[in-house]
Amino acid sequence: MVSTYCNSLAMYPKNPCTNFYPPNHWYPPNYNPTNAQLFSDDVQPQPMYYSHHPMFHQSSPDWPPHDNFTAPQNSLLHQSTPSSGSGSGGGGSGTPGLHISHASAMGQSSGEHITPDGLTSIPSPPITVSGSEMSSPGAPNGAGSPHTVARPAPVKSPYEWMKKASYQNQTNPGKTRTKDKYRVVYTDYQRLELEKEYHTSKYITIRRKTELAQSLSLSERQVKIWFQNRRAKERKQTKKHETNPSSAGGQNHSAAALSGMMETKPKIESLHIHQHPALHQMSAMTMGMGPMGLHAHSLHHSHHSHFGMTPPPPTTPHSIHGSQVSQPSASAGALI
DNA sequence: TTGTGTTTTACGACCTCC
DNA sequence: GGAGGTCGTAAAACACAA
Repeated sequence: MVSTYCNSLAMYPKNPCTNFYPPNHWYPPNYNPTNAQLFSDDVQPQPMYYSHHPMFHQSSPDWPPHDNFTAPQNSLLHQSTPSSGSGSGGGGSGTPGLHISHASAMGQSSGEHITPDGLTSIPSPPITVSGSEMSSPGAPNGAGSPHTVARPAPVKSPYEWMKKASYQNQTNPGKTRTKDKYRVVYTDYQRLELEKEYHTSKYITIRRKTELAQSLSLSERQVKIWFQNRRAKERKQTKKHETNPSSAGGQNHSAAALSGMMETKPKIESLHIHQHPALHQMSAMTMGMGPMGLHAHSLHHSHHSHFGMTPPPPTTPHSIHGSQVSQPSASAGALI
């Protein structure tokens, strides 16, 4: 019924990404480690990039898309590890002074939630609203006060959004349309992970959806909807570019095109590859990932056996119902 | 500070597939 | 019938110019 948002949103319940930011990480030329004031004083700033994902892969021709790139690390660490448990708001506030170590921020190998207090908490189960599989918003759910976070100073980096307090320190990101809050705002980490997955495949498998939902403290429905919206966004952008080719230079974004996109829409999603999922995977291979790269990506996902598969044409979006795959017309079952 | 435009979650309607 | 797809849309969250 109506939701009692227990959204613990302790953000990283069991994030399996112990290898999230490997030692041989890469970061943009302009990356400024001093920006890591969010780290504990005794913790060395750790660049946090996906070395194994096309989107964050050093070898990716499209990455970095911008010179004045600013490391997203802040956001990732500053992730307002939402108020712990049931939004109790652990202090409710956006945990402005939160300092968490790299390990606790990203690795969470222990599988525990780290609250702003440094305590661990158990993720609350998804809740239902109006009988539907409603969200257990992954976003931080604070003491119930609406956003009180002041907006950060204007920023220019395409990736500044990732570290904006407004995205991270939401004391009470809200709820759903059906309830007292219209929608939540996903945290940087959630969005980053979703984007990462999206760049792996535009159509998430059932298994991955489940895993992602768990690791991000989102409901499967939320993950599904996010992917739907993400695809819609891409279609919209593609359409936009088609109608106004001069602004983007076609379907396949060149670095320049991406750069241009970044200026107007400084978000990582702009890095998406306008290609069919199948082609996308191929491009991933050609972008230096290859099967091994993909495998690497699966290090923290432990499976992704579908990586080697050829994704189906998008024209028949459902062919795999029985096969636990939500990819369009995947050759049944092969993609799990 | 405010007004306005854009982006982000979330949903309903409708469709196809199994 | 149920699942997930697209499409269109609502409204919160956000960015930014004035």
